[in-house]
Amino acid sequence: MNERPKIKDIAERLGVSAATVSRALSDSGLVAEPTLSRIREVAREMNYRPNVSARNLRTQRAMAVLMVVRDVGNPFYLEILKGVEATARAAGYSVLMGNTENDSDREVEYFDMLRDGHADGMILMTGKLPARDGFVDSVADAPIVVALEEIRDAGFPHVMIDNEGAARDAVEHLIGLGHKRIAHVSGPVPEIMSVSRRNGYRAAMQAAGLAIPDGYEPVGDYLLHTGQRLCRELFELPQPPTAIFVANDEMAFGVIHELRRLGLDVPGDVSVVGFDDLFLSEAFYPPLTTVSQPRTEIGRAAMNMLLDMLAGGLTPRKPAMLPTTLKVRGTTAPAPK
Amino acid sequence: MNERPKIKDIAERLGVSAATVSRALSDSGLVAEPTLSRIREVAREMNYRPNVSARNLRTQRAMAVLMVVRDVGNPFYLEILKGVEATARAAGYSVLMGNTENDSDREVEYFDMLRDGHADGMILMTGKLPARDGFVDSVADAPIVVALEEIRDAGFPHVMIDNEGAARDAVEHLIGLGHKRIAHVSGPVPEIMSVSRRNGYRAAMQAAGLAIPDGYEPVGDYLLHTGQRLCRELFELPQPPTAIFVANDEMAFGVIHELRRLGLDVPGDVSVVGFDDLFLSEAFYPPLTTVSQPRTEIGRAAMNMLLDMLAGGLTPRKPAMLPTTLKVRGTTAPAPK
DNA sequence: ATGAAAGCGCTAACAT
DNA sequence: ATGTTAGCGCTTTCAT
Repeated sequence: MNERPKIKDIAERLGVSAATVSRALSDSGLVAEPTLSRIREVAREMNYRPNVSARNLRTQRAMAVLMVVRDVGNPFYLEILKGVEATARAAGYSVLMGNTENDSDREVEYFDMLRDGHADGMILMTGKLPARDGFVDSVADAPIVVALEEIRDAGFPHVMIDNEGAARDAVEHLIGLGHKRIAHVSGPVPEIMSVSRRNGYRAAMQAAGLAIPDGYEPVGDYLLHTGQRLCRELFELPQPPTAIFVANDEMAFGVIHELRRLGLDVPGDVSVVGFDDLFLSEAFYPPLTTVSQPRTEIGRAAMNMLLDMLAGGLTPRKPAMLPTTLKVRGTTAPAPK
Repeated sequence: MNERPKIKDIAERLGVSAATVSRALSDSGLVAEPTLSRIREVAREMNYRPNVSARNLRTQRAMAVLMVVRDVGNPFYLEILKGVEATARAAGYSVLMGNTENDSDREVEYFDMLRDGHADGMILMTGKLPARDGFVDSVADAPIVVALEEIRDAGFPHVMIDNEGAARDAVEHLIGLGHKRIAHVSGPVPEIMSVSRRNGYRAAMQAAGLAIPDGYEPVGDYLLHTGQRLCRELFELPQPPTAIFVANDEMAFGVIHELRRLGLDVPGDVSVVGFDDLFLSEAFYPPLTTVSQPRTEIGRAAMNMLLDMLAGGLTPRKPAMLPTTLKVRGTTAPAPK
């Protein structure tokens, strides 16, 4: 790790110029054959690696992109990361992870990383932009792709799933099982993803002529223990539900955990549907009925879009919509009684 | 996002030199008061951010560290990441994540990132070094801290838990419940972490005078579906176990899932103990009895050690040992019959 | 096909 | 207290 040979070292050792070495090492096709091979050989032998700071400074690019999520702790993002990473690596880019924890300051920090040259572009998976005067304008033409979530009026290209449609399908599945009293544990409104899933729930309920009593739409934050708490509150209502559509699997785990503590059987007494299909959702007991998203594909699509933008392509006008699947497993059953 | 003002722009606008601006912005205490405030004000107004490539090139530091794990997909690492990140940020460092997937090429790649200046130091959480001639020597004096795992003979400082002791405690808990036929689903041997946990298992068994029949120590890889498969194999043995100590929670989930498919009750028929205490382990059904590690603390300790090394401190000779706790929950019960 | 030279934006000697 | 200058390691004109 001691000696960090530089281009000059290689050049001197071979009696050529630094420029020639640089050209040889970058496959420019401008270096003739006797020299070319010798340079490459010596470079390998000396274990040469170009200094990224110098290169980035010179080329004005970092060959890196930033993927910003609200919580790296959520395993849901990891499959997406893999899709992003595979696509990025193939194009010579590396991927940096950003974690906002829903903190506006940290969000700003990642935008700053773009400006200060840490990364060339960004894949945003947070539901909002930092709320600052003029912020939207200041980033409007940056190479940014929004995935999963939706940020309106900023003109960014989107990779999404049909949250509303998927939610409706999930709730219709419950309705098809004869449930009438169906509650919805939502994500944080007014973020669009949460609102869309809730709209899907409402649409299905309305289409079936079912009422949504007061207290049937508690608002959560996608975290396990919140699911637990909101479930408890649902069962303090005069008319508790017989089925619950939860906005993500992590909260669904909390809901089911709490139902068990309340002595209720899943799916005998209460049916539960989640959203995400985590790698644990099937091994969970009972295996969770949930909406599966093509995560790797979402990552790939977002990164490809970003690569297009980085290559100077136009920003796609209409969002890419990827399909979801309802996985019916063990947490849903016909309505009791 | 368009205009990226540089130091020169600020300098010209105020009629001072670039050096003064640089000094003012870096809190060097070398700039007098009328100038100081005006520079800062203009910098903020122009939304100035220093170009990291230029700065890193000049200072020969990236102010970034690399945290390399075998699988970002494992939620276990995320708590550690938070500890690392918090400590790093407080010291002005950012954290890059590396994911090896047990792939030797990717391991090498991350070491290369150190050499090419992407990062100044590294926290390694993979159980081995790339197997190449002279590799150990070539990285011997790099600022590297090994956490969780153990890499012998390379001289790196370590942050660890007492894997062997914790494993022994876990198995003694099972023995205390009257179990005699106790199997162990291990991690990948011969990696030291896996071997240590297995040694703890063996020590406890031997101390209690219990035999370890053929086939009672299947070797896994910490992945869910492997736990499932190995569990199936255990129950094809002539004398299946009544208790299983699994080397991590993720495989334990797979084991329990498979037990259920085999029609066996947990913990009525078979007791299971895991290792890690994932955020889902308590919400799992039955709530998983497992060994809990101080994850955030591990991250903090590792990063602090790395910061010391980066600041020119000596590499600590003896490893930091952090305490574990056995969380007895719902997957262990007295031996049947 | 190769070399010479300039310069990316910043910081740190070295002046003054 | 501030300015001048050089240079980090690389790529890329512009010459030859």
